[in-house]
Amino acid sequence: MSSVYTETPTTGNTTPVRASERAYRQLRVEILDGFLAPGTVLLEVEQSARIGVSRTPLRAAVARLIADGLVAGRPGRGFMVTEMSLDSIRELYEVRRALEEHAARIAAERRDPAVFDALRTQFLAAPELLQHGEAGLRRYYDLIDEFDQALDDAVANPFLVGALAGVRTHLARIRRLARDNPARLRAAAVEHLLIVEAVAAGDSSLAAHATHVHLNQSLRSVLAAIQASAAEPVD
Amino acid sequence: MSSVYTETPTTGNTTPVRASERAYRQLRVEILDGFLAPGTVLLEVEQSARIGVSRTPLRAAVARLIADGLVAGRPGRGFMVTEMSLDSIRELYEVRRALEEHAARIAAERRDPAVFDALRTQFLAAPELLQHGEAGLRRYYDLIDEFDQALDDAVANPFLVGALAGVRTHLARIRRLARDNPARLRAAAVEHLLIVEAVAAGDSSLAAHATHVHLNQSLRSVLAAIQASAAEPVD
DNA sequence: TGAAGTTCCTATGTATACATAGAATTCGTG
DNA sequence: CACGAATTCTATGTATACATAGGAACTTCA
Repeated sequence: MSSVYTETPTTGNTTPVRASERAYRQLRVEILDGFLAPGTVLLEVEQSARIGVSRTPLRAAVARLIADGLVAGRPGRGFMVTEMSLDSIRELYEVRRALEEHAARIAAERRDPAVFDALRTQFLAAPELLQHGEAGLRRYYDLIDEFDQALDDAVANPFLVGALAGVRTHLARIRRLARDNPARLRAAAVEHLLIVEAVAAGDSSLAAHATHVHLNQSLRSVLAAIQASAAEPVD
Repeated sequence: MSSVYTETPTTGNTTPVRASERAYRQLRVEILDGFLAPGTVLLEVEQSARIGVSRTPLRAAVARLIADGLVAGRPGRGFMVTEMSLDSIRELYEVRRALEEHAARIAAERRDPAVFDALRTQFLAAPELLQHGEAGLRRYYDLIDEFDQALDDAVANPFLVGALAGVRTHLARIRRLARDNPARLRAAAVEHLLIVEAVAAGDSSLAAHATHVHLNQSLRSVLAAIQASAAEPVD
């Protein structure tokens, strides 16, 4: 979303980040990171005390989380971090397919070729990157973020970008739920490369189809990983 | 305070509709109806006094409207009902195409044939319905709502349904902006009929393509109507 | 008369006090 | 011992009081 009060690193300016904004960001990160596990009950007094804001801004934060679909409110019995069932993951991917295929198609029509040529170079190096442990993994995910950002810039459609952002929010939780395995990540890098090349070439049809294939593979991998980890004892 | 327990004349059941919910619904309807025109500035004190709730629930209501995209917040200078430019309408239809085509495709796969057979009968009668003035028009729009509902039920995907609901929210404003003309409505009824038949027959590809065609025609009509009304003096 | 500084006002952000409903617990009775 | 009702407790919903920032207008100086 929009950071109204962006940093200000140069000046020692005390940034008056709104309390509701702080609470929202913290809770959101904690939910996405899994620190607040699905099913966790959030109590206003409890959370406001923990985060260090009053109940009013905390309520605003929770309201935004509910709008995001990360939290569900019960009548009089507190709020709860939403669960991510296998079914809901399938449902999410159904929407994701619709939006990302369309986005890829549009991006191929409107893209700045230079941007996606640069991305192509990076994705070519991605498989090698993935052999450098944790740091390489983080750099890989940064590359994915860069790709998403380039796509958003290319489609230049606030409604579509917003809808995609909503999907990606839940995706972050899923990604954490199903720890990617190296083989899958290497395959994903190749799939991304194909998408990037199609977009760079302005081939909207190929971009859409490559995205379809990628998401199909991604969903299969995610579902398999979750079912496997559910069968194993928790680490 | 005063009328927290409004209505409930029939049953003795006292429904304590939350003040924030009342404020949200009222503001939402007023925005969609155009009573609160685009560009209107909403002041907390002003609106809370007008609607008859305190500032706190009104803030919650406005926050939800912002999440809906119906209201935009400025730093310290009040909130504003968002404008609907021609560009934003095109952008909205871009997302709408992605979602509704996908929804039509899925609905054709999962539908209950009986439901869409019944809708087919109603859409067959729609052109005749449209010759009965204001009442017929209202019944036609009710039919559209029924169709949307049937589609939602068929796709059975909360994420997709939610995304569609967001799109339809803005669509209601656009529909009001560009008053449909009878010729267009009759054409739209035929287009809907084709979609309904495709879904009823389980022909997902045809359902998607028919939806694409329908939305293309719809957008053309909307843009033309708005440009025409912009050229004319306001009534 | 114009421009700049200052002051005041307004609108939101936050905290807290109060109301209320629902659930759980406890006490009483059969 | 079990069942039920009442009470208490807790958590949210609402209202209001207060803090603060940003803008507009007024005044003053050149």
